[in-house]
Amino acid sequence: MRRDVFQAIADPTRREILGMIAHKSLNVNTVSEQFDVSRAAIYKHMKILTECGLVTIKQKGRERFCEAKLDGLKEVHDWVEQYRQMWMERLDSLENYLNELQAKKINTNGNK
Amino acid sequence: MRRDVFQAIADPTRREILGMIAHKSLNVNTVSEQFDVSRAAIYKHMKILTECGLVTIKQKGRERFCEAKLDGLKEVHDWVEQYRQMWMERLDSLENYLNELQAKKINTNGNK
DNA sequence: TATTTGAGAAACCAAAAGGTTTCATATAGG
DNA sequence: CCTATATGAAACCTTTTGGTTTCTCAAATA
Repeated sequence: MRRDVFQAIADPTRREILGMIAHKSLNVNTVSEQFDVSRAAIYKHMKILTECGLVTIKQKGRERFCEAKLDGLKEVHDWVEQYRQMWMERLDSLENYLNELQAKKINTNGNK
Repeated sequence: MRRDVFQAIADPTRREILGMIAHKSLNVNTVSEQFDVSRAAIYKHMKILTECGLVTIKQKGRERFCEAKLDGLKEVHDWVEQYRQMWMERLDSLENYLNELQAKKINTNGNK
């Protein structure tokens, strides 16, 4: 199944899983012990994460280590980035407005 | 209902809606005409977008203009950003590796 | 005024999501 | 060899999601 990264990170549990294995690969059991849902549930989340390329699995004996492939987040980054300019401008113009207010106030005080 | 920005942008239709009104506010009907689903469906998407603060509505006569509030995406930006360093490093080290290979190759050629 | 037009809301539906329990299987270790 | 452990997978369930149709209502306009 073709999975979507946006949909994959929509679930808070999956975002937590990513954070958990971002620095260090862990096997499925170790990850699932950190949550209060069943191992099967975490396994399903992990499957979704692998299906969209955010996680890869490396077999080691009977264990399978889950490794985060965070460059898959680039797609999200790029999508958000195209709008960042716009919200920054909004914030900038608010800041300018406040600065102008401040300048006017100082002016007024100076005229006292 | 408390809505989550991550969940809001998980749906491709909602991402398209945001792109559509990012530069110019549009009323619900105009937006829904761009899609081949019903107005009611688009209205529901719009509701989700307003519930998480990504869109605000401005009434004008009988029309209601939907305005994108893109700074709501900051939450997503920040979450992704914390991992960007890591995937960049991975790419960097790949680049270094390729550079080293290249250097070695030149060396070998020089020794011919 | 009669009739379009833009919207909100409700009732209903099928599919997907997120979870559970249970069973099967392969590897590690005593 | 027997048992504990790590995992995959199936069957099942409930809630959420994304969609539809239909009805109502208020503003615009012929």
